[in-house]
Amino acid sequence: MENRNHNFELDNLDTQILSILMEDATIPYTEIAKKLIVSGGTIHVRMKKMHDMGVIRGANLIIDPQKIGYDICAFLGIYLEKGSQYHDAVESLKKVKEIVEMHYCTGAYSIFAKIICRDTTHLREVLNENIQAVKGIQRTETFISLEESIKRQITLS
Amino acid sequence: MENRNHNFELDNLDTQILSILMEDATIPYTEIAKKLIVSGGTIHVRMKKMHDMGVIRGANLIIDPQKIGYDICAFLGIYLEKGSQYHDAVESLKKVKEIVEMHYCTGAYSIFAKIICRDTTHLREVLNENIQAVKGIQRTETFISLEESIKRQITLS
DNA sequence: GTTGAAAAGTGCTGCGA
DNA sequence: TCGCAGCACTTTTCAAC
Repeated sequence: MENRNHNFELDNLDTQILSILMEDATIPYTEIAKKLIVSGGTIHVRMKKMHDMGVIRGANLIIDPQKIGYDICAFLGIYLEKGSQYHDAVESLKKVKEIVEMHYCTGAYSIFAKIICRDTTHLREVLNENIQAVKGIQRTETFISLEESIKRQITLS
Repeated sequence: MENRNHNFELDNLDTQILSILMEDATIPYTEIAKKLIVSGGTIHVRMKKMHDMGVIRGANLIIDPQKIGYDICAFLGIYLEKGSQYHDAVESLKKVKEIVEMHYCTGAYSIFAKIICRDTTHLREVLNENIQAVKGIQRTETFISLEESIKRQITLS
């Protein structure tokens, strides 16, 4: 595997450590060290460096929303009356806990959001009471996910 | 905090453990045990149970894609010629490593995908060569993210 | 199911090359 | 700068409640 040099501050070893840990963050340093034929201390130093650089932001549990009673996943295309209302709208939408991801986008919609709800009743409540009530939001379009066919991280080459 | 009973198999203690770990998966069991005033062993048993139940799927490193040279995040609305081509299209699209999330959705688009690329050149390559070449895909609409304003997990009440 | 402590394994730090 | 070895900490296990 050659060094593709995505970033001049990351070398081949860093990239390989990331690749392994991105697939499963529970793999211990000692095992990574064995795989890459370096010492555990070296893995530790590299990980600290990448933390300090901000490449690694932390760790997340992967949980299955359906298993805890959140059955509906949907995407929202949100139209704003004026683009200038973006910042105020974002501040209001941050308070809506059901929104798990939000982007300011090019194209037809100003704002693109991913939302997770318990059921259709819950979704309707959130849409009507928490989202369409936000000042500056003209209308929304809802795309309900019937199946999540891919969910993964980018692969480092 | 009362038991909302999202799922009859998860009790209050399980939910509280999840809440803590979903914010930061690096917090040690011993510290969670102190917070919730139970023993470390209990945390361990509950975590094992939730793993076995499939509630917890694993752990992920949170990395900053921009810091490793992936500057572009975009959403794709994909139109299929016929809905019946969904399964074949998905299989082809799974091979496109730049796609990190994909959903089969209601609404205008059959398939909704999130894609991460190095730069606009890379994005154009992937769109032209890997995605629009897939059999059954009629056309695509691209929404490029200019700012990710929210990225979080659902909060357990 | 929970506890508390012992055993096993991991992560961290300083010294040496 | 990297690797090795010892120490501190965490996870895991298990008998007893």
